[in-house]
Amino acid sequence: MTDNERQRSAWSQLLSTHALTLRVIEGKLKAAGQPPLAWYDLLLELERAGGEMRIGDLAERLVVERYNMTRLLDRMSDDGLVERRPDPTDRRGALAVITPAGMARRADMWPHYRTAIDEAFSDALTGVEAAALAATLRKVKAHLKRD
Amino acid sequence: MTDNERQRSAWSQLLSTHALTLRVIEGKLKAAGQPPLAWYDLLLELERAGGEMRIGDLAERLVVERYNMTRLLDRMSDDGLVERRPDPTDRRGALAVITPAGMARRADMWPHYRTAIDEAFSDALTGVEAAALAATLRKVKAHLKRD
DNA sequence: TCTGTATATTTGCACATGCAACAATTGCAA
DNA sequence: TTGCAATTGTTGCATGTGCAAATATACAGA
Repeated sequence: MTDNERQRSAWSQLLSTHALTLRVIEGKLKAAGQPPLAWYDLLLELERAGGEMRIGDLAERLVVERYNMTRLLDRMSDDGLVERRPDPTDRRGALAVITPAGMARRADMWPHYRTAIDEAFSDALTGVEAAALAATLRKVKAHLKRD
Repeated sequence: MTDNERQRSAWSQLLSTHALTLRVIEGKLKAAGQPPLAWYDLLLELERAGGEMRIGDLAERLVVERYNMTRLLDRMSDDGLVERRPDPTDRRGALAVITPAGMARRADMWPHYRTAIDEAFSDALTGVEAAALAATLRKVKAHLKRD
Protein backbone atom coordinates (compact mmCIF):
# COMPACT_ATOMS: atom_id res chain seq x y z
CA MET A 1 0.00 0.00 0.00
CA THR A 2 1.36 3.40 -0.96
CA ASP A 3 1.09 6.45 1.25
CA ASN A 4 -1.65 7.84 -0.97
CA GLU A 5 -3.59 4.63 -0.66
CA ARG A 6 -3.31 4.81 3.09
CA GLN A 7 -4.62 8.36 3.00
CA ARG A 8 -7.56 7.36 0.82
CA SER A 9 -8.37 4.58 3.18
CA ALA A 10 -8.26 7.01 6.10
CA TRP A 11 -10.66 9.30 4.24
CA SER A 12 -13.03 6.46 3.60
CA GLN A 13 -13.01 5.53 7.29
CA LEU A 14 -13.47 9.15 8.25
CA LEU A 15 -16.61 9.34 6.12
CA SER A 16 -18.25 6.23 7.45
CA THR A 17 -17.23 6.70 11.06
CA HIS A 18 -18.61 10.20 10.99
CA ALA A 19 -21.91 9.04 9.54
CA LEU A 20 -22.33 6.23 12.00
CA THR A 21 -21.32 8.17 15.09
CA LEU A 22 -23.44 11.14 14.15
CA ARG A 23 -26.46 8.93 13.61
CA VAL A 24 -26.04 7.36 17.04
CA ILE A 25 -25.42 10.61 18.89
CA GLU A 26 -28.14 12.62 17.16
CA GLY A 27 -30.51 9.74 17.74
CA LYS A 28 -29.87 9.82 21.45
CA LEU A 29 -30.32 13.56 21.64
CA LYS A 30 -33.59 13.35 19.77
CA ALA A 31 -34.80 10.48 21.93
CA ALA A 32 -34.13 12.67 24.96
CA GLY A 33 -36.21 15.47 23.44
CA GLN A 34 -33.17 17.65 22.87
CA PRO A 35 -32.42 19.96 19.92
CA PRO A 36 -29.90 18.95 17.26
CA LEU A 37 -26.16 18.92 17.80
CA ALA A 38 -25.62 22.04 15.73
CA TRP A 39 -27.57 24.07 18.26
CA TYR A 40 -25.27 22.98 21.03
CA ASP A 41 -22.17 23.81 19.04
CA LEU A 42 -23.46 27.23 18.16
CA LEU A 43 -24.43 28.09 21.73
CA LEU A 44 -21.11 26.85 23.05
CA GLU A 45 -19.19 28.88 20.51
CA LEU A 46 -21.08 32.01 21.45
CA GLU A 47 -20.49 31.47 25.15
CA ARG A 48 -16.80 30.91 24.58
CA ALA A 49 -16.61 34.12 22.59
CA GLY A 50 -18.09 36.04 25.49
CA GLY A 51 -21.70 35.96 24.32
CA GLU A 52 -21.65 37.46 20.86
CA MET A 53 -20.00 36.95 17.51
CA ARG A 54 -20.26 38.20 13.95
CA ILE A 55 -22.53 35.96 11.93
CA GLY A 56 -19.94 35.30 9.26
CA ASP A 57 -17.27 34.46 11.81
CA LEU A 58 -19.62 32.06 13.49
CA ALA A 59 -20.35 30.39 10.15
CA GLU A 60 -16.67 30.02 9.40
CA ARG A 61 -15.86 28.72 12.86
CA LEU A 62 -18.59 26.10 12.73
CA VAL A 63 -17.93 25.17 9.10
CA VAL A 64 -21.43 26.07 8.01
CA GLU A 65 -22.35 28.06 4.90
CA ARG A 66 -23.30 31.65 5.56
CA TYR A 67 -26.83 31.28 4.25
CA ASN A 68 -27.33 28.25 6.43
CA MET A 69 -26.09 30.18 9.43
CA THR A 70 -28.68 32.83 8.65
CA ARG A 71 -31.39 30.21 8.81
CA LEU A 72 -30.01 28.39 11.83
CA LEU A 73 -30.07 31.70 13.68
CA ASP A 74 -33.63 32.28 12.46
CA ARG A 75 -34.78 29.02 14.01
CA MET A 76 -32.86 29.50 17.22
CA SER A 77 -34.09 33.01 17.69
CA ASP A 78 -37.65 31.78 17.12
CA ASP A 79 -36.90 29.69 20.19
CA GLY A 80 -35.49 32.70 22.02
CA LEU A 81 -32.00 31.24 22.37
CA VAL A 82 -30.16 33.91 20.41
CA GLU A 83 -30.81 37.43 19.18
CA ARG A 84 -29.48 39.49 16.32
CA ARG A 85 -27.98 42.88 16.99
CA PRO A 86 -26.51 45.29 14.45
CA ASP A 87 -22.74 45.51 14.60
CA PRO A 88 -21.86 49.08 15.64
CA THR A 89 -18.49 48.88 13.89
CA ASP A 90 -19.79 47.70 10.51
CA ARG A 91 -23.33 48.40 9.48
CA ARG A 92 -23.35 45.67 6.86
CA GLY A 93 -22.91 43.07 9.51
CA ALA A 94 -24.83 41.71 12.44
CA LEU A 95 -23.93 40.09 15.71
CA ALA A 96 -25.45 36.89 16.98
CA VAL A 97 -25.95 37.24 20.73
CA ILE A 98 -26.75 34.43 23.13
CA THR A 99 -29.67 35.07 25.50
CA PRO A 100 -30.05 33.84 29.08
CA ALA A 101 -32.48 31.24 27.72
CA GLY A 102 -29.77 30.20 25.28
CA MET A 103 -27.27 29.68 28.07
CA ALA A 104 -29.83 27.69 30.03
CA ARG A 105 -30.59 25.54 27.03
CA ARG A 106 -26.94 24.77 26.44
CA ALA A 107 -26.57 23.73 30.06
CA ASP A 108 -29.63 21.50 29.73
CA MET A 109 -28.26 19.86 26.62
CA TRP A 110 -24.82 19.17 27.92
CA PRO A 111 -25.48 16.13 30.14
CA HIS A 112 -27.40 14.43 27.33
CA TYR A 113 -24.77 15.23 24.76
CA ARG A 114 -21.95 14.28 27.07
CA THR A 115 -23.49 10.93 27.86
CA ALA A 116 -24.06 10.21 24.18
CA ILE A 117 -20.45 10.99 23.30
CA ASP A 118 -19.09 9.00 26.20
CA GLU A 119 -21.18 5.99 25.27
CA ALA A 120 -20.05 6.19 21.68
CA PHE A 121 -16.35 6.36 22.46
CA SER A 122 -15.54 4.92 25.83
CA ASP A 123 -14.27 1.38 25.70
CA ALA A 124 -13.60 2.04 22.02
CA LEU A 125 -10.47 4.14 22.45
CA THR A 126 -7.90 4.60 25.14
CA GLY A 127 -7.02 8.12 26.19
CA VAL A 128 -3.80 7.89 24.24
CA GLU A 129 -5.59 6.77 21.09
CA ALA A 130 -8.17 9.51 21.44
CA ALA A 131 -5.48 12.15 21.88
CA ALA A 132 -3.63 10.87 18.83
CA LEU A 133 -6.82 10.90 16.82
CA ALA A 134 -7.57 14.49 17.77
CA ALA A 135 -4.03 15.57 16.96
CA THR A 136 -4.05 13.88 13.58
CA LEU A 137 -7.37 15.40 12.61
CA ARG A 138 -6.11 18.81 13.63
CA LYS A 139 -3.21 18.41 11.24
CA VAL A 140 -5.58 17.65 8.39
CA LYS A 141 -7.61 20.74 9.14
CA ALA A 142 -4.52 22.90 9.39
CA HIS A 143 -3.40 21.67 5.99
CA LEU A 144 -6.75 22.41 4.37
CA LYS A 145 -6.93 25.90 5.81
CA ARG A 146 -3.57 26.78 4.38
CA ASP A 147 -4.93 26.66 0.82
CA MET B 1 -7.36 15.96 30.89
CA THR B 2 -9.26 12.78 31.60
CA ASP B 3 -9.71 10.00 29.09
CA ASN B 4 -13.31 11.03 28.54
CA GLU B 5 -12.23 14.57 27.86
CA ARG B 6 -9.74 13.32 25.32
CA GLN B 7 -12.48 11.34 23.64
CA ARG B 8 -14.80 14.33 23.54
CA SER B 9 -12.05 16.38 22.02
CA ALA B 10 -11.50 13.70 19.39
CA TRP B 11 -15.21 13.76 18.57
CA SER B 12 -15.16 17.50 18.19
CA GLN B 13 -12.21 17.27 15.81
CA LEU B 14 -13.89 14.49 13.90
CA LEU B 15 -16.94 16.66 13.34
CA SER B 16 -15.11 19.71 12.10
CA THR B 17 -12.51 17.85 10.06
CA HIS B 18 -15.25 15.93 8.34
CA ALA B 19 -17.17 19.09 7.51
CA LEU B 20 -14.14 20.91 6.18
CA THR B 21 -12.75 18.04 4.14
CA LEU B 22 -16.13 17.18 2.69
CA ARG B 23 -16.69 20.76 1.66
CA VAL B 24 -13.35 20.89 -0.14
CA ILE B 25 -13.69 17.54 -1.88
CA GLU B 26 -17.32 17.97 -2.90
CA GLY B 27 -16.46 21.44 -4.14
CA LYS B 28 -13.76 20.06 -6.42
CA LEU B 29 -16.03 17.35 -7.77
CA LYS B 30 -18.73 19.88 -8.52
CA ALA B 31 -16.26 22.25 -10.14
CA ALA B 32 -15.23 19.38 -12.42
CA GLY B 33 -18.86 18.80 -13.38
CA GLN B 34 -19.00 15.48 -11.54
CA PRO B 35 -21.88 14.01 -9.52
CA PRO B 36 -21.78 14.04 -5.72
CA LEU B 37 -19.59 11.77 -3.66
CA ALA B 38 -22.47 9.57 -2.60
CA TRP B 39 -22.96 8.45 -6.18
CA TYR B 40 -19.38 7.27 -6.38
CA ASP B 41 -19.64 5.34 -3.14
CA LEU B 42 -22.82 3.65 -4.20
CA LEU B 43 -21.47 2.63 -7.61
CA LEU B 44 -18.26 1.35 -6.05
CA GLU B 45 -20.14 -0.68 -3.48
CA LEU B 46 -22.26 -2.28 -6.18
CA GLU B 47 -19.26 -3.16 -8.28
CA ARG B 48 -17.50 -4.68 -5.32
CA ALA B 49 -20.56 -6.78 -4.57
CA GLY B 50 -20.52 -8.17 -8.08
CA GLY B 51 -23.01 -5.74 -9.60
CA GLU B 52 -26.11 -6.05 -7.45
CA MET B 53 -27.19 -5.75 -3.86
CA ARG B 54 -30.34 -5.65 -1.80
CA ILE B 55 -31.49 -2.09 -1.29
CA GLY B 56 -31.57 -2.37 2.46
CA ASP B 57 -28.11 -3.89 2.62
CA LEU B 58 -26.78 -1.12 0.44
CA ALA B 59 -28.33 1.46 2.75
CA GLU B 60 -26.80 -0.16 5.80
CA ARG B 61 -23.39 -0.52 4.19
CA LEU B 62 -23.31 3.12 3.13
CA VAL B 63 -24.80 4.39 6.40
CA VAL B 64 -27.75 5.99 4.65
CA GLU B 65 -31.38 5.77 5.77
CA ARG B 66 -33.53 3.39 3.78
CA TYR B 67 -35.88 6.05 2.51
CA ASN B 68 -32.95 8.12 1.37
CA MET B 69 -31.52 5.12 -0.42
CA THR B 70 -34.85 4.76 -2.22
CA ARG B 71 -34.53 8.31 -3.47
CA LEU B 72 -30.84 8.14 -4.27
CA LEU B 73 -31.59 5.12 -6.44
CA ASP B 74 -34.46 7.03 -8.06
CA ARG B 75 -32.12 9.82 -9.10
CA MET B 76 -29.36 7.51 -10.25
CA SER B 77 -31.70 5.36 -12.25
CA ASP B 78 -33.11 8.50 -13.89
CA ASP B 79 -29.53 8.92 -15.07
CA GLY B 80 -29.37 5.30 -16.20
CA LEU B 81 -26.59 4.34 -13.79
CA VAL B 82 -28.52 1.71 -11.85
CA GLU B 83 -31.68 -0.34 -12.27
CA ARG B 84 -34.07 -1.97 -9.86
CA ARG B 85 -34.87 -5.66 -10.16
CA PRO B 86 -37.19 -7.72 -7.98
CA ASP B 87 -35.37 -10.07 -5.65
CA PRO B 88 -36.33 -13.63 -6.65
CA THR B 89 -35.72 -14.92 -3.14
CA ASP B 90 -37.87 -12.38 -1.27
CA ARG B 91 -40.72 -10.69 -3.02
CA ARG B 92 -40.84 -7.83 -0.54
CA GLY B 93 -37.39 -6.77 -1.55
CA ALA B 94 -35.61 -5.37 -4.57
CA LEU B 95 -32.09 -5.46 -5.91
CA ALA B 96 -30.16 -2.43 -7.05
CA VAL B 97 -28.17 -3.37 -10.13
CA ILE B 98 -25.37 -1.34 -11.68
CA THR B 99 -25.64 -0.77 -15.44
CA PRO B 100 -22.77 -0.52 -17.93
CA ALA B 101 -23.34 3.24 -17.93
CA GLY B 102 -22.99 3.14 -14.15
CA MET B 103 -19.65 1.40 -14.38
CA ALA B 104 -18.48 3.90 -16.96
CA ARG B 105 -19.57 6.80 -14.77
CA ARG B 106 -17.71 5.45 -11.79
CA ALA B 107 -14.58 5.11 -13.88
CA ASP B 108 -15.00 8.70 -15.09
CA MET B 109 -15.41 10.00 -11.57
CA TRP B 110 -12.45 8.23 -10.05
CA PRO B 111 -9.58 10.42 -11.32
CA HIS B 112 -11.38 13.55 -10.15
CA TYR B 113 -12.23 12.08 -6.79
CA ARG B 114 -8.79 10.62 -6.37
CA THR B 115 -7.09 13.91 -7.10
CA ALA B 116 -9.35 15.72 -4.66
CA ILE B 117 -8.59 13.27 -1.87
CA ASP B 118 -4.88 13.31 -2.54
CA GLU B 119 -4.78 17.10 -2.52
CA ALA B 120 -6.68 17.19 0.75
CA PHE B 121 -4.43 14.76 2.58
CA SER B 122 -1.03 14.57 1.06
CA ASP B 123 1.56 16.65 2.87
CA ALA B 124 -0.89 16.65 5.77
CA LEU B 125 -0.26 13.12 6.97
CA THR B 126 2.50 10.60 6.60
CA GLY B 127 1.60 7.09 5.54
CA VAL B 128 2.06 5.92 9.10
CA GLU B 129 -0.24 8.60 10.47
CA ALA B 130 -2.87 7.86 7.84
CA ALA B 131 -2.76 4.15 8.62
CA ALA B 132 -3.09 4.82 12.34
CA LEU B 133 -6.01 7.17 11.68
CA ALA B 134 -7.81 4.55 9.61
CA ALA B 135 -7.22 1.87 12.23
CA THR B 136 -8.47 4.06 15.07
CA LEU B 137 -11.61 5.02 13.20
CA ARG B 138 -12.30 1.39 12.43
CA LYS B 139 -12.18 0.63 16.14
CA VAL B 140 -14.77 3.30 16.83
CA LYS B 141 -17.08 1.86 14.19
CA ALA B 142 -16.60 -1.66 15.48
CA HIS B 143 -17.56 -0.48 18.94
CA LEU B 144 -20.71 1.25 17.73
CA LYS B 145 -21.85 -1.70 15.72
CA ARG B 146 -21.63 -3.97 18.71
CA ASP B 147 -24.60 -2.23 20.36
C1' DT C 1 -15.34 63.41 -3.54
C1' DC C 2 -17.06 60.07 -6.76
C1' DT C 3 -17.14 55.64 -8.74
C1' DG C 4 -16.62 51.11 -9.09
C1' DT C 5 -15.60 46.88 -6.64
C1' DA C 6 -15.65 43.86 -2.71
C1' DT C 7 -17.92 42.20 1.56
C1' DA C 8 -21.92 40.85 4.84
C1' DT C 9 -26.21 39.05 5.11
C1' DT C 10 -30.57 37.65 3.42
C1' DT C 11 -34.01 35.49 0.25
C1' DG C 12 -36.60 32.78 -3.75
C1' DC C 13 -36.52 28.65 -5.70
C1' DA C 14 -35.11 24.01 -6.53
C1' DC C 15 -33.56 19.95 -4.47
C1' DA C 16 -32.49 16.72 -0.52
C1' DT C 17 -33.63 14.72 4.02
C1' DG C 18 -36.31 13.24 8.30
C1' DC C 19 -40.57 11.37 10.07
C1' DA C 20 -44.57 8.84 10.16
C1' DA C 21 -47.68 6.12 7.74
C1' DC C 22 -48.68 2.69 4.05
C1' DA C 23 -48.77 -1.65 1.10
C1' DA C 24 -46.79 -5.96 0.22
C1' DT C 25 -44.71 -9.95 1.93
C1' DT C 26 -42.49 -12.99 5.22
C1' DG C 27 -42.04 -15.94 9.22
C1' DC C 28 -43.10 -17.40 13.78
C1' DA C 29 -46.24 -19.28 17.23
C1' DA C 30 -50.53 -21.09 18.58
C1' DT D 1 -52.85 -23.93 8.95
C1' DT D 2 -54.12 -19.44 10.53
C1' DG D 3 -53.26 -15.15 12.39
C1' DC D 4 -50.36 -11.60 13.95
C1' DA D 5 -46.05 -9.26 14.45
C1' DA D 6 -41.92 -8.03 12.00
C1' DT D 7 -39.48 -6.70 7.71
C1' DT D 8 -38.86 -4.37 3.06
C1' DG D 9 -39.42 -0.69 0.32
C1' DT D 10 -41.94 3.51 -0.88
C1' DT D 11 -44.44 7.97 -0.33
C1' DG D 12 -46.73 12.68 1.56
C1' DC D 13 -45.57 16.25 4.14
C1' DA D 14 -42.70 19.25 6.74
C1' DT D 15 -38.13 20.82 7.29
C1' DG D 16 -33.29 21.74 5.91
C1' DT D 17 -29.70 22.86 2.34
C1' DG D 18 -27.47 24.58 -2.07
C1' DC D 19 -27.27 28.05 -5.59
C1' DA D 20 -27.75 32.40 -7.57
C1' DA D 21 -29.41 36.87 -7.17
C1' DA D 22 -30.67 40.98 -4.31
C1' DT D 23 -29.71 44.56 -0.78
C1' DA D 24 -26.99 47.35 2.02
C1' DT D 25 -22.71 48.95 3.36
C1' DA D 26 -17.62 49.50 3.27
C1' DC D 27 -13.36 50.48 0.99
C1' DA D 28 -9.83 51.59 -2.50
C1' DG D 29 -8.36 54.37 -6.33
C1' DA D 30 -8.89 58.25 -9.73
